[in-house]
Amino acid sequence: MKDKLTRSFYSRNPLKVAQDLLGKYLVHKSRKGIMVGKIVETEAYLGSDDPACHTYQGKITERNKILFAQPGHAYVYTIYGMYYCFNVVAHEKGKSGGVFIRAVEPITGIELIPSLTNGPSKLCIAFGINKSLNGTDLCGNELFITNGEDIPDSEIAWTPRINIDYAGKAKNWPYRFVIKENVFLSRK
DNA sequence: AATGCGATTCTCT
DNA sequence: GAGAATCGCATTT
Repeated sequence: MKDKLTRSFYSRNPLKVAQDLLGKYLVHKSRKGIMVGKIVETEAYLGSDDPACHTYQGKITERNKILFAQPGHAYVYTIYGMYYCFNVVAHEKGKSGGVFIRAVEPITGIELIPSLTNGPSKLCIAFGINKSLNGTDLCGNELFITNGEDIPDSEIAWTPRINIDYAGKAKNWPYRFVIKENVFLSRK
C-alpha cells in the first residue's frame, strides 16, 4: 500500500490540491471489496470568492457545511435527483472550498466496478460512493487517497470547468485539470 | 406550501 | 445539439 495523503496535503489552496491530486489513487474499502482508481480529472472550487462554488459569498447551508469543515473530508451531494458528486474538502485555514473529482482510471477492483469511471457521477456509482459517505474523513481507513504516479507539469492541461454556465464570468476560469490524452477523461 | 433548478448522463436527431 | 429523466435542497411566498 502506498502512503496515504495526510491532512496537510488538503490544507492548501484548492488550485494546488486539484493539480497535485492528478495521478493519485482513490481507494474505497467497502463491504464489497477494495476499489482503486487513478485520478485523471479534477476541478478546483475556491470558496466564497468563486461564483461557481457552493460556498460563494460564504453562504452556509445544510448541504454545503462540510466544505467549511477541516480539510481532507468527503463532500458528497445529490445532483439532478439521480446522481452523486464527490469532492474532497480542501482549503487554507479559515476558508472553505474543495476539489471535484471528475474521472478516474480503474487500477484494481475492476471486477467490482459495474460501469465505467469517466464521469463524476459514474465514478461514484462504480466506487459505491453515496451520501452516507458525506463527511467521511479521508485520513481514515475506509475512503482515502494515496500517493500514486508522478505526473509532470508537461502532462497536465488546464481548461475551463464543465457545466457551470450559472457562474457568469467564472465559467471561463481555467480551474479544471486533466492528464493529457488520458482515455478515461469525461470529455476532451 | 410552492417553486425552480442543477459541478449529470443517456438517447435520439 | 436538444430533450428527458427525476428529486433534494435552497429560496420564495
